[in-house]
Amino acid sequence: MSFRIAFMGSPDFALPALQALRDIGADIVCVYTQPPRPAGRGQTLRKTPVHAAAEAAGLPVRTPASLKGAEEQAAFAALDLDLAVVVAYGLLLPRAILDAPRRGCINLHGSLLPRWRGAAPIQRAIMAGDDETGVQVMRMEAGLDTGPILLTARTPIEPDDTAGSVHDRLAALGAGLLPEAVDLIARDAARFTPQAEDGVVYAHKITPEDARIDWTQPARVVDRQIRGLSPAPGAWFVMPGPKGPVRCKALDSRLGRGAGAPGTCLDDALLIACGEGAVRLLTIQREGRGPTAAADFLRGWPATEGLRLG
RNA sequence: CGCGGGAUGGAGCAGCCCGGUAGCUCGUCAGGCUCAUAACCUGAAGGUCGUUGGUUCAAAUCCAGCUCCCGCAC
Repeated sequence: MSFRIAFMGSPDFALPALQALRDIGADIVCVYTQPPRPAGRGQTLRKTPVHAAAEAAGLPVRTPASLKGAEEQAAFAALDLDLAVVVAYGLLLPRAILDAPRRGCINLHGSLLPRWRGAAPIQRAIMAGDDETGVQVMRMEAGLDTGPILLTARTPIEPDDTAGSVHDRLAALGAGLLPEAVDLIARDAARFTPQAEDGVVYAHKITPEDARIDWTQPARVVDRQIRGLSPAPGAWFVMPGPKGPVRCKALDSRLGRGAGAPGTCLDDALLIACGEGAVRLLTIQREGRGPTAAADFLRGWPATEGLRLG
């Protein structure tokens, strides 16, 4: 008895999930991912990570720009699916798609719903100072991340966590949930629980504005912003230098002790005064260079006590 | 061809515009000082200056191609 599955995903976050399905020998009939687009430096055409992984695994790949057209919907229906597993696909799934697989579509989402529905749940959870987050398998509905929950894995957010570390942890945890989810659904033993009506919060996409550090904010806010936006897109500020101001990203930080005019270096080791308290910058990346540990950065860039950051 | 920055001993940087014996802060190794030390002092090792070619008496430095890395925008 074959249980026909389509996998729909795009970024790195979806990779462990795809691999988990392959590991249990799932019958992955087709992989859907976002089409290659001119992206990044040089505007070259780039395949998504899922696209590359699926090809390497010899899986059929489809990259429609939209699933709203009747033609695409017919092609999807023709796959004769039992289930679609969606992980950060990035395309809206119309009713016709949601209803096509016999057992519907399930989604892996990186938050504890209904908190942080939407685009950037991991970053938003860290920036908000949540002490816990998680990943959930849910049934997809027409609404944005509104469907009932099947499985949940939780993980604490530690003071040294970054969006990157939590991202990797959740991707792995989520992948770990899939075998059970698929098994339950295949056996028709899945019991979905509706999301709570209270506590709905939306995780809006990160804007360039979100990434600019405002030193007048309390240190805890700045610290969360730095870790929540690391490694990408990276919270940034302006560092005065010998040849003029340079844009710098802060990729890791910890809360520190100290007070002073916001943006001022309180010592020779990147302890920066905020509106309330201070943060110590641990990893810096200046324009054109790679990420650098604070100690190394300071060897070539004298950011001494009293320096004023913008 | 979207705009821009970078590649210099193990690390992080300066030097390049105005060609002429490779420097700084560290690290490493040896020795010294010290009750002791991540402190201090002395000395040493370690670089074909990303790669290829060009200009020149002479190129890290000027010119062209190539490779890799990164910031913005997307």
